Amino acid sequence: MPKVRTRIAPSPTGYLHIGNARTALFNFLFARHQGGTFVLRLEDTDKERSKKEYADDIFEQFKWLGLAADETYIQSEHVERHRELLHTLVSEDKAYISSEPAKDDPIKTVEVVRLRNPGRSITFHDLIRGDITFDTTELKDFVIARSIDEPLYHFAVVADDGEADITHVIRGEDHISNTPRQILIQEALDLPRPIYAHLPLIMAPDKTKLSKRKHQTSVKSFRELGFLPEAMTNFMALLGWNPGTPQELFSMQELIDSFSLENVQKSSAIFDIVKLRWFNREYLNRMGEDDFQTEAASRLAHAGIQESAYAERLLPILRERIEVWSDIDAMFAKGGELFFASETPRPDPAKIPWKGESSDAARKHLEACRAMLEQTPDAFQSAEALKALLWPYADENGRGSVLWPLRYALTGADKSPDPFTVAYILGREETLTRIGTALARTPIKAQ
RNA sequence: GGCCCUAUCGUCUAGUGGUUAGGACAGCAGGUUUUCAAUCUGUUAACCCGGGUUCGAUCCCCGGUAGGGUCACCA
Repeated sequence: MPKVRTRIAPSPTGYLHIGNARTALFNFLFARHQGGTFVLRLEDTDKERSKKEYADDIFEQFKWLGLAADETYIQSEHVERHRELLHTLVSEDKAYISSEPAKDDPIKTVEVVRLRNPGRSITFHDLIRGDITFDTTELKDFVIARSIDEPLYHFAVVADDGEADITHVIRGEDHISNTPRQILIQEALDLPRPIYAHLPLIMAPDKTKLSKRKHQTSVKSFRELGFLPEAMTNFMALLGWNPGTPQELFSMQELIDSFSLENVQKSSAIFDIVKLRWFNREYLNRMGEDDFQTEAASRLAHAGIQESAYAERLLPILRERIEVWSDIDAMFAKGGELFFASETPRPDPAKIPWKGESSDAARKHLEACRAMLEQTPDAFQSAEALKALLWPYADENGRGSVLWPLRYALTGADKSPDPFTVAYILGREETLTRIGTALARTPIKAQ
């Protein structure tokens, strides 16, 4: 049994796509599990559409995801080899040069290379789907090179896979119908047939193909939203594969250990970002305190929280409230539960009293709280201390009656953390100011 | 349209010729709670349809239906 060699062959015509990333992951996992080699080949022969920016992105995102290639090939560096192979095929009469009108300009004549198609029925074995049979006669003598110097995709793929001794071609299901024609080229080239495994496709929630236009598809964009690479790979691994056990959370090493192509699903899977978010939260929770704080601090700065003292006190509560880093932006935006930290609230006087209670009651409680807070500056050392200070009073006078007005006065929002936490974050000065403001806005009942 | 692939809760999936068809995410309800979040508990929800084969089919076979893929001088 030769050593396993798998490959991922993206073309730099766009940012790394989530589907490509998943295919790469499966190739990577399979190779690693088998102790084989994972090859990355950049298919950059389309000079019109290939861009360095995209090539850089592909390398960058694979690195981020932890999908290190053992060998890297740049297809354009092998054009010489392709040319030789093409000449050989023509000299052996397995292919021929055909003068015909150009597709784009019928007046012009081009000399394309066509394969002599024996027109047989081709059956190949797919590790995931079993035997698949195609009749290749309808393919006719298909074009394998735009000219003797410009090989087309199918030819280049076959030549390169042969050159790199690829043993397992693991790719998306969309290539099933490309396989027979590639086998035809392979046979003309006298190359061994690799083992094929066609993975189910990843679909959008509306069950349509993941498209760049309609959906978020680049790995880069998920990264920018603040998803963690571990969450991405864990989630993608479970899209179309299952470990055969109820386990859902996997480190990369655990994925490598338990991965097998036998447990790959035949039907396509929908990319459910809600579940991705759940995975991300799991990994966020597992993050070390220091790492979390460092990252959170920079995200806070990005969200525009200027007051650094706030920022420091906000960090701990972020931990239980976010699933992905970008949630921070929404929390500090208007309507978010931490909006009170980005802007001074303007509480609606009508909403200050606890449900069914009067403004007078609210005033009374707010004043009582203010008095306690003024007298006990030390309580602002922690949310717990603030709670210890105010709780007995709240408990005695009705928690809702006391705590709702307090919380609302401090935040002016329907949702927020509890008033002790809020007061702690704001600090003594700001807390008293906000209570004062709310009090000033609370109408006093006419005598 | 031709050819090819596929079909278990809303989603990711486990599973078996006889099961209360299991788990996870989401949902819902409740506990906790001043609101929100978190958390705990409980819970709704699926074998695409029609024929066979069989004592018995979600499972095996055939047909249909639906979804997807592919039919380039793109990759």
